[in-house]
Amino acid sequence: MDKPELLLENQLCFPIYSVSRLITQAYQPYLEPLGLTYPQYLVMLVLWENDGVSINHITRKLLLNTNTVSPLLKRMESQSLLQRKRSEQDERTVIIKLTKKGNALKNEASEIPHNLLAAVSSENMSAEEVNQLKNTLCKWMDALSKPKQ
Amino acid sequence: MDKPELLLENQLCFPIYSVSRLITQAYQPYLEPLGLTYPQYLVMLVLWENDGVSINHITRKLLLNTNTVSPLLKRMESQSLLQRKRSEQDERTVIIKLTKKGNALKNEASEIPHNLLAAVSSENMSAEEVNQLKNTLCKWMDALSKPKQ
DNA sequence: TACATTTGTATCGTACACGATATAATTGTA
DNA sequence: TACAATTATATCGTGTACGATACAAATGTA
Repeated sequence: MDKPELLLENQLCFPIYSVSRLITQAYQPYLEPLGLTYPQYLVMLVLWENDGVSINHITRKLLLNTNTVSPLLKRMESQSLLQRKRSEQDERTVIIKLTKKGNALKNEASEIPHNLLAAVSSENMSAEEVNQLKNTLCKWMDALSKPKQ
Repeated sequence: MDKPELLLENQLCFPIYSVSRLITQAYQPYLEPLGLTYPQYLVMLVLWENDGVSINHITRKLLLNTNTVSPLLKRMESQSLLQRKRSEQDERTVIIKLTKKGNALKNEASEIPHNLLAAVSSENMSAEEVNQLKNTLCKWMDALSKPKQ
């Protein structure tokens, strides 16, 4: 191999990409009983924290574009998890409100973070290491999501 | 908020998911001139390292399923990056071989890892920290990709 | 050697992601 | 106040991901 920098195992991005997918897969057994996909779960986290927000608010929180979130919310509305309604102050804005069903799911979901951490933790990874990983990733996420200059 | 464990900012998985997406986006300006998407680039990394392998080999390397890789390779074949041919020893197996064009792309790609690291690095992240992040993620990827017991 | 099992790919359906584009409502400005 | 620019959302097209299923080739076994 003449170009070691192109070896898969020398890439930083590949483990990130893979771990991200593998973790999403690890969520599945916990989310499937609630009828949620992983991106839908993220939307629910935003709404459980702050209900009655605009689509724009959700896209900013999740760093996703409107062309991802907009159809996502439509699917969730058709599952009676939430309702979409135009704002009266600003007719452009769509306000998302959880339904009773959507709110009730919060209790069922409360065990997920703990269960998932247990599921994806390995013996050779300390809580300290997990915590440091989270800090590094958050710092990086912030840097990457800031528009250049 | 009665359930702090459900706050978005308390999740470990969200930064992983976001950083993964943001990095894929960061690749785009470097991959677009080569006519590659990020997953296609990963396939090329595998093939540049080891040409003439089975589809199975690629799925194992990238931790992807055949139903993802199979159409991916078809799209790449239609771009004349590679050729698919049934093995003569085992008619079930499809052998992937790079074309001249696919091989030639390796030189054009050789600067990408370095450029990308520069693009996604922020001032407040040391090389040491990046290296540790990679190690932690690789360890985690290995643990997550191992079948349970 | 028949025949059940396994293996390697392919196909189908659904759900993201995201670039590009469209459109209506609002805001800024001459 | 007209009208250009901006903002909030929606739609379209393409490319992944992945569960479920199908199927032919190869392998294991009675």
